[in-house]
Amino acid sequence: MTDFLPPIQTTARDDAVLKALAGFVRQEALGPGEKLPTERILAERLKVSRNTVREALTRWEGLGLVERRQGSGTYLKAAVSPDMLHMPLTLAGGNDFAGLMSTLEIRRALEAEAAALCAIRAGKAEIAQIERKLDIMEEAFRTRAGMSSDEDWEFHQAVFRASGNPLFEQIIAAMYEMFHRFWEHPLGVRDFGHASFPYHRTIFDRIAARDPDGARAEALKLIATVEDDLKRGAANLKLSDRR
Amino acid sequence: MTDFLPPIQTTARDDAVLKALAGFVRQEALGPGEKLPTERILAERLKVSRNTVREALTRWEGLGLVERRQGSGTYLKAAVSPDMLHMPLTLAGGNDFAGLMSTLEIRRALEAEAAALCAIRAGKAEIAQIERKLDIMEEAFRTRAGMSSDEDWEFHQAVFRASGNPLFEQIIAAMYEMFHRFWEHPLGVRDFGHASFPYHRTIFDRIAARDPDGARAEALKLIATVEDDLKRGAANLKLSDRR
DNA sequence: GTGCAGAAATTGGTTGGACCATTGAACCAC
DNA sequence: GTGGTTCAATGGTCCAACCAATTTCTGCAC
Repeated sequence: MTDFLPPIQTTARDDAVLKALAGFVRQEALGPGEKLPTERILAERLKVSRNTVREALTRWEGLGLVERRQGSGTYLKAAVSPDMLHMPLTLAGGNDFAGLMSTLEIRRALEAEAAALCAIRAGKAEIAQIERKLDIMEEAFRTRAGMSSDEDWEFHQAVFRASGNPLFEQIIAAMYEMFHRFWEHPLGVRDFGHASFPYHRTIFDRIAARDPDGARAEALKLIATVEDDLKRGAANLKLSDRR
Repeated sequence: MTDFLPPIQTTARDDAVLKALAGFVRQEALGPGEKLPTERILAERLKVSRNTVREALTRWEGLGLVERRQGSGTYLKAAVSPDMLHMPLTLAGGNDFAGLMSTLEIRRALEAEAAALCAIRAGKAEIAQIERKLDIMEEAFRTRAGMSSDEDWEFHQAVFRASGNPLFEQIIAAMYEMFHRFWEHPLGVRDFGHASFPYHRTIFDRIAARDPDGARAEALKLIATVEDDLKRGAANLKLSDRR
């Protein structure tokens, strides 16, 4: 018996605007890339001030749902549905060691689970797709003699996608941003990620063999190597007192 | 050879406002709960319009960094540092069975990892805090003869907090929203969550015993019971065609 | 002095109107 | 066609009010 009484909202005009706009998007079946009505038109139609419309759109922009281009218009960046779940994550300290370790722990949890699910649920086509990404990655590794974060990422993305759960990909994609930024400032470890290379294929082998526990174990090993690299880098640079 | 040409930003006033405000927060060493300057004062000090200040604050509010109370002021809700990483996630699909199962798979991954980390890292005070929440939950279970989602949630929250990784709490908190919404429409299963009750104490026992693998295993069992309840409910109601 | 109701000040929320900066399309000279 | 120019549309910013919720102060009754 939860006595749940949602606080009444006497003023929530911008939320109301977003709800109306979400309904509009659904009714018009607007997809990513398409243009929304002008702020002025929205203000007039919804009988609110243009300023209120702007605050509402600012919310959506902050959520990455929408992109505003001055002089051009406002465009959808992602699918919008009336019942969306928003989870804004903020990680204190962008590039410091603790922050990266935090994301890595999340990655360990998700990557292991996704690999296991993938071993259970991936279809033949999806497994073939993963292998293709793996081949590309290995080729890039040979020709450029080192890990390539783009190709690496595509491999992992393929695994997440084949897990049958879209949330994995979305959550990790957001975190990948952070790692990407980090890899551009390698902090002393020149061959960052190098040690993780062989585990990509072992993960794929366990998935292809429909061995969830094996896939999970290999994924854990991969993350462990990245963790080691990270610790090594932190020890090199004494990053801890940064800022 | 990356031909990287970032688009130049001639106007980014609200971002500048946020940067300045973040600097202010750091300089004044403001923590969560503390009040920050009035919109009017900020506008005057930063030599921008109050409207611009509002757009900037709307961004932070959307990120959950700040809470605005009409007539009272704007208050910090979380620690703020100039170099934060924001990753707003929006997950499509609200209340249907597939969506809930998706979140549950994420929960399984995170809850298991968090319990294990907690067994490794939690201090004595944190373990005591978890036990306190557990006692409250068990008491509520006895007196009201059933699971209480609020007390249940507080227990899990304590575990996440003691994991030493703030991201766990943030991610799960967002998903809890979804489950809470769901529990208000119990879909036929009257004693939803009932089966998960005993595992709360077994998880705690393994944490207190500093047994990461045991804690992970018990957490997995708990999620499995919730998963069963969910499947049972879906079978009852044939929810699949909802919306 | 104490307690409390009501006034006043404070603060975020909203409005309407104005102007600026950028964009993109229509148009024109070459 | 090519390369400018003009011009309307659109998002970005500003201002000056007023509204609504909250907090603080004031003054009266006791």
